[in-house]
Amino acid sequence: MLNNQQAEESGRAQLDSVFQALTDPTRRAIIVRLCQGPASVSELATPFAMSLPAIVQHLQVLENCGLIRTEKIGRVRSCSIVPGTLRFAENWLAARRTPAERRLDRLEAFLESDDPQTVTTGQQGTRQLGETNE
Amino acid sequence: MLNNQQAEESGRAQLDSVFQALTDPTRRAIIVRLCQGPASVSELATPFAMSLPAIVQHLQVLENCGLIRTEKIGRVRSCSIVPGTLRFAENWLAARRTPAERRLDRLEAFLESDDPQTVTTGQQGTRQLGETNE
DNA sequence: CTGATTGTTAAGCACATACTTAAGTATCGG
DNA sequence: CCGATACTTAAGTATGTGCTTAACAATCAG
Repeated sequence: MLNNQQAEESGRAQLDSVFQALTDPTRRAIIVRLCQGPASVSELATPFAMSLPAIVQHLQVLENCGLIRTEKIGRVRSCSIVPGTLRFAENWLAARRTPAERRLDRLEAFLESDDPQTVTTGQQGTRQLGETNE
Repeated sequence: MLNNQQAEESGRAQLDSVFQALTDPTRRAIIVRLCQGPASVSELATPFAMSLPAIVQHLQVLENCGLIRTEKIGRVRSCSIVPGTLRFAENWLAARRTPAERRLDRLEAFLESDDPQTVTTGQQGTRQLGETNE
């Protein structure tokens, strides 16, 4: 089996595995859940009509590409996101923006920063384009 | 064959197919190329040690998920990106940011807009975190 | 018209992915 | 110690993915 800190693949290979991981709706839902804080394997499994081994396999995919980190304490394995890895994929996409899009982005960021609530609460006061969750 | 404006899948299914499409390094390289402007099928194929049908299959994947659009004129099929679809995936990732990350983003956008070169040239005057191309 | 270019269709193959069930192992509570 | 909890391991299966080759179709240039 692979060791857990092996996710130091170089560039292309990691992008492969991260996008691959995000392909699956179950895995994306797990990511969404973990963005709200750590959870155990069985906590993560409950929302899904799927066997526990299936969930564990999804978690292994997420861990192998560096999207999550897990730690076993006693008989419970606690899972949490590694935020930087999501940003890694996001930055690749951001680099594909057109110049016009880049200008619009800065405008949006400016408007967003105009609202102090957004900064302090951390919840989306301003809706993004596209969907924000599933 | 599927019609081209079919990519009106609802939310989850489109995210599936977009991330799925971005998994493959060949398809990502095609996207990178098309972000610099339209190209024909054989133009897109030349950099790769792969048969033409293989490239066409990749293009079909990209078109079916709405990442690119193609038009056949005479015997040449011209391919171009659909920028909004990349943004769709990017926005999903952006919605998974932590509050701290959101604050940092606005700071970056502010610093970026401080440099008029960046705005007019459209090339990255400021390097993003992570890699910007392959 | 003819032959070269540009792409298309179809069939098939090797390997990966997303599950399943069945049978473990390890910890904890009493 | 003993049974319940929380995973873990192994093996198997159905379907999907990324290619290949071979043969075909359509257009353009001379």
